[in-house]
Amino acid sequence: MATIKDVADATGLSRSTVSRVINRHPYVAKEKKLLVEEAMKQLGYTPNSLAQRLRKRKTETIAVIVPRIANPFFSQLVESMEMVAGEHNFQLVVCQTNNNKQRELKYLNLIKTKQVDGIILTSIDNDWEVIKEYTNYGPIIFCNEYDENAGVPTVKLDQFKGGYIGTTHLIERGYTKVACCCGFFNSSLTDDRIHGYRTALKERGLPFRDEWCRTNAFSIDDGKRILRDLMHLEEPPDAVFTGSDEVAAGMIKEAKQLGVVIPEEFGVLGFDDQPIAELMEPGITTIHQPVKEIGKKAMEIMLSYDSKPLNEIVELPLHLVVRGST
Amino acid sequence: MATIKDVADATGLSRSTVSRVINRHPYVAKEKKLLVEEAMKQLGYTPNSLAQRLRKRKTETIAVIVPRIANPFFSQLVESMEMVAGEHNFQLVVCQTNNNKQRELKYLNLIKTKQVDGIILTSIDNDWEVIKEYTNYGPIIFCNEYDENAGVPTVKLDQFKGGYIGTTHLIERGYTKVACCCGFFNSSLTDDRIHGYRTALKERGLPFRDEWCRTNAFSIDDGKRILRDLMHLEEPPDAVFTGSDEVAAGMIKEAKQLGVVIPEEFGVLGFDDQPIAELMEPGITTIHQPVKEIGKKAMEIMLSYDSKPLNEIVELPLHLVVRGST
DNA sequence: GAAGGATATGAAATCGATTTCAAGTGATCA
DNA sequence: TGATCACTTGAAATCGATTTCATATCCTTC
Repeated sequence: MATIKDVADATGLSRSTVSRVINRHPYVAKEKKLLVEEAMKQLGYTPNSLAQRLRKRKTETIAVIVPRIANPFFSQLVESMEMVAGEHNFQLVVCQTNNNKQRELKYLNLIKTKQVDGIILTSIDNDWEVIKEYTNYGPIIFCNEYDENAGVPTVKLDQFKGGYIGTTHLIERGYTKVACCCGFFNSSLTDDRIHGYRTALKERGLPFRDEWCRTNAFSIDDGKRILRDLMHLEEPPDAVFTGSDEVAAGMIKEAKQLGVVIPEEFGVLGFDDQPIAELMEPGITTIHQPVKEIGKKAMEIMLSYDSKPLNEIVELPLHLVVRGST
Repeated sequence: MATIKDVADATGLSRSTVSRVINRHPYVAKEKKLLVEEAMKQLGYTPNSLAQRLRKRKTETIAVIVPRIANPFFSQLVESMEMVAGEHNFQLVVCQTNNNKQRELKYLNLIKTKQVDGIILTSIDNDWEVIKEYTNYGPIIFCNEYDENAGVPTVKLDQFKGGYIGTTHLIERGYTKVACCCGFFNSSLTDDRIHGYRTALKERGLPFRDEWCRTNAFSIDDGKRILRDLMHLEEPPDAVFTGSDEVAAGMIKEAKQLGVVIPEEFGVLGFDDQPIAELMEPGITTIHQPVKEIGKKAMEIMLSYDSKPLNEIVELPLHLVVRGST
């Protein structure tokens, strides 16, 4: 493989001059520039980016940490991030944690070892005190999940509002025993949603019951399993506010299996507004999250991050989409 | 940030010895080893991987090129690849082409510029003659999509069989006017599926019609649109073999909209066996592809690729899953 | 015509590691 | 006792680029 030295030798010029041509420095005589370009083509030369990165001290690579890329919400998030990154000739490294603290640490280490210029966290597994240490090595920003106390740039949605308007909608539809089935247990996002849920219940004078409030539900199968659980309670709920359309879809499927009629006997509310929400029968009433936009915005903030820690918190709007499941 | 020199200075040893400790060379006295480890901890030292990679001449990074990561098939593929890569402490760079030749070339260039150790192609946009040039710089392997003439390691499925058993199933269910709606136009995978489809038709003495055979369908919306098209033909088909469950789902949704009863008046066959196939009402009869396995296998081949171009072609099994849509 | 600035180029240092080579020590064995 | 071998260490070269600094030339401009 040809190196810059080969090009220099072939043209009789110095490595410096070749480097200047590569980096489009001014102050290179036009004829030498052409000479170098010709030689590069002749030799099939491409600069070794590892050497460039080592010297320039940047990698043009961003890591995005997700729980699971096959989860549609996160794959959409990554899609929009990759598009922005690609436009700026940045690479995107995907890191799956499976919500494992050790794996999250392993990936946070990418910034310490200078393998990436920045990290976008879409979920948070370790305590902030632990993650904080890594901010010394480069920009870390939140997208989707967040920690208010962290003081890092964040792109998020008003999850309290999500919980609130979703639950309020269920109540307005006439359901009185509203359950809640959210995602990660130890998360600001989940806490805020549940807070919104509880606030709506309280405002309407409806009871909150511990056994109606579940967390750690993510998949279709989780939805199925939890619906069965709920139905077998001594006092089963008559509606559920869920943390994702997958969980909602699983619940609807299982409800049909059990002969529970939706929405008449049981109301189901999703979250995200994934394609599946429209396809299900009945369609899933859900909270629309602008997934593409938050991914795009997060990457834009990352790429314009100029060592000036501006710590902005961007909150994008979400809204209710009513379909047949409520 | 501490460098290896700082550790050397702190311990009074040479950079060589520190490097030996880092790389677990034998022949380092136990007490010096402890001394170095202590100093590394003290200084919060982590080796700069860029420097390591430059010197060791490998990046421990693999690029996977997909059309779109948000497509569930590809996100599952990437998920399984990332898991295998992560176990071996390799990184995965995701590259989305949107089926754009230029973008594919841009990403193929990653191997030329030594930014990745290898590339897994899950779709193919440029001609093999063009891609071939890049195999000089490192391993390129196919996963899912393929080109028989290329002679590179390939993990694929028997797409001819997929087309054949799918179409045969439709015919056995009594449908006689079977349409076909596949993915990429210029692709061995699509060609093979269509070949299987046509072979099945021929064997049963059923007609093939150009206007029943569509390509470039990927999304739910494509499914909806094409179903409407097909229904408005002078002679509409009474069943369709599709290239993905998303397309099938879109068709089922649109059929309901048009008042076409599935499976009685129209049969729909999917491909992939995505979660949505089970969730739809009716469930989608589909060809199950072992997505996780092909991704896993492809990454395993990549990671065990020892400059010995063994060019194996791995073909994993696929099978029919009968549900309500046929 | 001297000073100052813009243009053009190359030698050498640098980024931060690994690797090669040479050399030293101490134990083992013929 | 001297040769061989295993172990241990460091100086210097190396990976392949960029950057700094020094130097040279050619215009302007006063």
